Amino acid sequence: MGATKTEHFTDYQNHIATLSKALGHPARVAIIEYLMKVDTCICGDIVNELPLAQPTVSKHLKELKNAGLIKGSIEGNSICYCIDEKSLTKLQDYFANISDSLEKKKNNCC
Amino acid sequence: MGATKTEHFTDYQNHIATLSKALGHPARVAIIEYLMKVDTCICGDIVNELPLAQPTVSKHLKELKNAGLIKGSIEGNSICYCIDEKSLTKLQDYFANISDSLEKKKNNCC
DNA sequence: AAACTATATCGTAATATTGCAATATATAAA
DNA sequence: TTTATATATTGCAATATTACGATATAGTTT
Repeated sequence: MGATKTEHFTDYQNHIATLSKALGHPARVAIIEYLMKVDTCICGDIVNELPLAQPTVSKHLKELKNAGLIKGSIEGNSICYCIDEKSLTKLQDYFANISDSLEKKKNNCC
Repeated sequence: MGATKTEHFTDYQNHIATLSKALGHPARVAIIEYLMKVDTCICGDIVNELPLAQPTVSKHLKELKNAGLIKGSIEGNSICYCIDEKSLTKLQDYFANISDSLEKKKNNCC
């Protein structure tokens, strides 16, 4: 065992889990924050921003990209990473729906 | 290695990461969905709902509880788990802020 | 008390994640 | 073409996660 049994869950559940998991590491949260902060997305700076070695940052970037949270495009010598709005909108919608439902329910059973 | 270097990141970054990580598994997304759906939170049902063994579900519930996403209280023989609104509101705020900022930026650099 | 029910914990195996040094690749500058 | 710069990949060690059978715990019922 040890492998997640994705086949037993819906595509939507797996997708939300994938997006959430990608944000399940402070370094990756920090990367998103940094990409939000800077106007230009000159992105070799990310390595300098983070307290981690270059290969480690590269791997975190790859995971964010695989999950669809960021996009990357070659910009001459370096690479321009930036936030992929679609995925973040999806997450926002997901939590907004939950909050709405909770508001209506006012479930104070615990 | 292998352990996340939480000490290098801010409390806020670590907190968002912890909450996201807790949702980073489809079974835990399914649990949240189920808790949203049912009115009463009679919760032994969760085990029957999920395609996983009882000890596995119990562990997922524990992780959601540790992250602060759900609460549990003893209800006679069984246990009543339900959603902890505070944490979900926090996540909603986080993504709402990001979406707002993206809206303003219209960053189409990639 | 004994049997039943609901949930948690332990132990263990399989797999995944985190992190970095070393190295590869690819473009830019000299 | 050589050198420098930027990023990715490989390989490996340490640790974490996932999953479940077996077992423990705790309340309920008989």
